[in-house]
Amino acid sequence: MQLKEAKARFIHTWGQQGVSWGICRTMAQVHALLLISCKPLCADQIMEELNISRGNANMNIRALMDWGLIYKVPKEGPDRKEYFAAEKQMTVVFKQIVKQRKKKELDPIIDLLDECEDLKSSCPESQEFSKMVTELKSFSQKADMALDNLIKLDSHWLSGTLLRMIK
Amino acid sequence: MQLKEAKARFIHTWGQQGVSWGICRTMAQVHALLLISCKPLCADQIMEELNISRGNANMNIRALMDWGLIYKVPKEGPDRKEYFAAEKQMTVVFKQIVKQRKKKELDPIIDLLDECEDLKSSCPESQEFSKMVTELKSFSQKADMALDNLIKLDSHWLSGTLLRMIK
DNA sequence: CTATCGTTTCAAAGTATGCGGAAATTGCTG
DNA sequence: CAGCAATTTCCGCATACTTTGAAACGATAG
Repeated sequence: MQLKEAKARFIHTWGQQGVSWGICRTMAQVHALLLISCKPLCADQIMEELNISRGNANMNIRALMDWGLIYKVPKEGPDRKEYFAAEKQMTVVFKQIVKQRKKKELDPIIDLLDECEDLKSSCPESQEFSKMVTELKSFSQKADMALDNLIKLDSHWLSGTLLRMIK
Repeated sequence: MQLKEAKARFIHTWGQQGVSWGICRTMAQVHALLLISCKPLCADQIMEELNISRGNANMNIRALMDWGLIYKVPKEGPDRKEYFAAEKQMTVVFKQIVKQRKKKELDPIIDLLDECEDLKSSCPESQEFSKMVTELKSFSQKADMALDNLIKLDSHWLSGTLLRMIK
């Protein structure tokens, strides 16, 4: 396979999958582009490579920085343009993504369960409801803590944890 | 809080969150409804509770059965209606969801990386690309195996694994 | 065989989401 | 402070996804 084709395919599929991870397609494509680029790129280069508008490029660059997946790269000289590069250490990328997804996918559920917990009532329906809420909450909290710990682990220990889970 | 309000809130929020988990809203709402119901419900009851059409109800009931999150409940008598109940053991629910999401979110990436691996070329760009692909693949495979093992664990061991990750 | 219930399929309507382009803002430089 | 370039915000449009309602299909009991 040629480099050009491989890059196109990588960016396309990564963008596609991004949607299923709750990341919008363009954001995932910008990320893919920077991941496989050997030098930092500026907004204009990204716009051109992906055929997207300035507003769109900027929004997603900003979002990727919020997620901690790309960085500004200081550039010498009187060039006022800003250049960006992706975090390339996979364990770091992984932790950042877990962190963001936990915030979006798990935290709201825990809030919901807290709200639902103070239900005072004793009909069979209420009991079933409360039982389910309690069980869900206990499980969610375990998952919450487990993920928090994954996020805190340094890269070395993260690999170790995964390896232990493989055995 | 009253039961009615709590139920409505639970179903609404669970549906909302479902979207962020890659599950469509109605499917998640049907799931929520059955989770907190103390007895099995038929399609008509589900339609009425959630104000959805027959086609929609049926599609999502079937999808939930495919995911292994709800079951048909055999019913006595000459009643030809089919009744459904949710799997209520959280560890089972958790495993089923992980299984489906892995299939949708991780497997396609592994396929992509396999494709991108046989790139024969030696310019700096290609090297950067190949390096990234290799690293991603090694990491994805670890995650893949870790998740497969989570799925295989029986409920008792799953809790144990989570607890170990909390410490 | 026919009446009834359940399931599946399909086109059309409705809704949400992402995107582009322009306008507003920021920040620097001379 | 004026002028310029980069960045960010906002709004209307386009596209994709969901849902509906109807119609076709299948199965079963009488």
